[in-house]
Amino acid sequence: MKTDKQDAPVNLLDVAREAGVSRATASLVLRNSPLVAAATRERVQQVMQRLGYIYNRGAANLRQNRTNTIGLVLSNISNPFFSTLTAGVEEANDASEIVCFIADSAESPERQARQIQRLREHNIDGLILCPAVGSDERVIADLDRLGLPFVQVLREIPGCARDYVTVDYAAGIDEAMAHLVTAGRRRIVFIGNFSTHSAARARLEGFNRAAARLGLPSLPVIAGGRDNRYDEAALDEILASSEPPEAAICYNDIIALAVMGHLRRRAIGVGSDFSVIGMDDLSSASASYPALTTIATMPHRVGEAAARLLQKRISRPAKRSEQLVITPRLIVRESA
Amino acid sequence: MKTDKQDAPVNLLDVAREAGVSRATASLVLRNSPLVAAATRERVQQVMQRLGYIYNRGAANLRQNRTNTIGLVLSNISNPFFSTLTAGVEEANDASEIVCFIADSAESPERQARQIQRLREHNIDGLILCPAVGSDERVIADLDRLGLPFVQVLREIPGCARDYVTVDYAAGIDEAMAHLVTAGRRRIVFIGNFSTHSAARARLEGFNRAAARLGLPSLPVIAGGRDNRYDEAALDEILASSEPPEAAICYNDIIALAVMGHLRRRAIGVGSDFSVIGMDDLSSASASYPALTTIATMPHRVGEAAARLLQKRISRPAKRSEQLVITPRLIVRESA
DNA sequence: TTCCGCTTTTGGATCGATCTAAATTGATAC
DNA sequence: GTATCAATTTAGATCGATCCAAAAGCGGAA
Repeated sequence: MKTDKQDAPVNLLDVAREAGVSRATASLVLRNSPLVAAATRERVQQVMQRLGYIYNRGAANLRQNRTNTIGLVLSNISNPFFSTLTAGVEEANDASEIVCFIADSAESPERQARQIQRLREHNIDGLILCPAVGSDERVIADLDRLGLPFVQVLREIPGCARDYVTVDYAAGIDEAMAHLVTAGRRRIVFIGNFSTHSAARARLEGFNRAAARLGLPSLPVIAGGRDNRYDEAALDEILASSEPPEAAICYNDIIALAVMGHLRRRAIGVGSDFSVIGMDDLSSASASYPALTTIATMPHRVGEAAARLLQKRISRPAKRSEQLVITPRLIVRESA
Repeated sequence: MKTDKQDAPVNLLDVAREAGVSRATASLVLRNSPLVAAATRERVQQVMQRLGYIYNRGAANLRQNRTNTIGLVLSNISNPFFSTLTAGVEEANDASEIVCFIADSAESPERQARQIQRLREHNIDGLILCPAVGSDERVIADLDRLGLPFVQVLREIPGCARDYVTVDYAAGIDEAMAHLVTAGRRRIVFIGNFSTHSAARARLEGFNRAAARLGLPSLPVIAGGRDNRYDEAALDEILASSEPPEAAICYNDIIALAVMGHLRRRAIGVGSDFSVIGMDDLSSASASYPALTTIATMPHRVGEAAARLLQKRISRPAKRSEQLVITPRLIVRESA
């Protein structure tokens, strides 16, 4: 009776002995090899059950070159957008028996480097990375040197052309702008993000191109700050100008909700006098008042796609790199 | 020149050979042992640097009985509350060089069991668990059988008296009720959650006790549904009754925001005619209109505390179990 | 020179699985 | 009775670190 608590964990050799086979055979049973005879398999499995055997994947990993673990390094895990993305990754992983380390770079390239190093020591098979603001090609060079497969999500380190899952922000903004113009709005401002990572750039460029194509007057961009703040003074200034804007497209929903509050305090009717469109479709967007019209960027789907792409990359390290672009959708509610 | 790409990763033996010492000495350098002479340490470290050596923690783990990994199994990772909690766990871990597996039980005890089993195979040192609805003492029994240290967060499997970090919901609700009564509200309803886990029970009981103590009339509880829905029809019914409520305390902010929308559609002035108080203080609470008064449950702090408690438990498996209770704080805004 | 004690270094076993190549078994054919 | 062949099983090396007990180096005292 070796079903003790923990003094001596049951290992494969114990199982083999008890079942009267060799360690090698027991190992084959573990891996569902077709080599073992049905009767033997049955017997070994019963012994495993009886002894309460627990597979030690760590030991197996030492011998194989896969661990069935991946890393997910995000720039800010407390952002609801990223948590939904994480849930998507999780879902894809759960199906393939992969577990996921999570790490938060908190937008610090140094911390990000530390996290990646640490994960690497744990022999992750691959990495899903949303690069911290300020990351440069050295990150990619490091990953290459380590031979670590990776997929970038949402943001891309410029000029590296690797596996990448993103959202077609420009298309979403096009749709939003078209919607606003149809509703008769022409003076539209963009309220931005503090940084210049690829996602921020794509949104702003998408905005500028759409404005140009639609022949809209060009207004100054309202700058954003850290932690989803924006330049309130600049917004006030432009609102007080002789030709104030009639609508805003915001970098994301968090900013859009704040902008709505700001307009309300200035007694500007959101939805009537002024339209506001956000981006992401967080759950709080539908619960706001007025309910926020927003560009749904479907983080769950992004996460799933990234996890699957990473799995492909891991199994075929030499395959051509792939860029997946999720098409967002405008969700029209009351704010525009 | 062994600085190749990946064909043959550099291991400790390579380093030792190159530095002209034994594998054992190199290992001591790795662990900063005071046994090695300063000159030797220096030399070995330089060789490690030069060869681009990467520590293989997996190999070390096989020999030691620690992996410096923990598991975090949550009931719903896309909930912003839990993502902030995760950030707290991360922060405490980062400081102690621990990495964290994340898993989402999605409120399914079966899936939860599978996740725990999987993490166990990866030899995690411990587990932070927010038990899925419907989990029973078998989960605890399993963990005990595996000798796996764990800490429960926010919810507790009844009658197990183990390490546990939670929030004093009753105290928060007391404060909220006192605030309402001071403002002259007496007919207060509770709008609940669908389930009966310990956190849901604590909130409801806290509400009932406070109502009794303050001598308030007792109104029927509005039931909640899955995914933070609630029984809208029941709310309408009670609003239409002869003595309608003047305030609501909601299970959480997500429900509170939805309730505010509902009241608005019924032309009931939130903050003026009717007070609404939520719980958690999600970032969307301050951005809502009217800004939501809420009981801040400080998930970041809960996460940090849980991670630290787990570390204590891991280093001293036999120590007395500890229950940590975070005291919430009422954040008064416009909705009440 | 020998011996002691201290600091530093080391060989070899070990953790628990997988991998490889070879051995065993049993059935069938000659 | 022996050879052939496929289906099963196995011994032993291996992954890359840590642990232990023992060895080596070395300065000073007897």
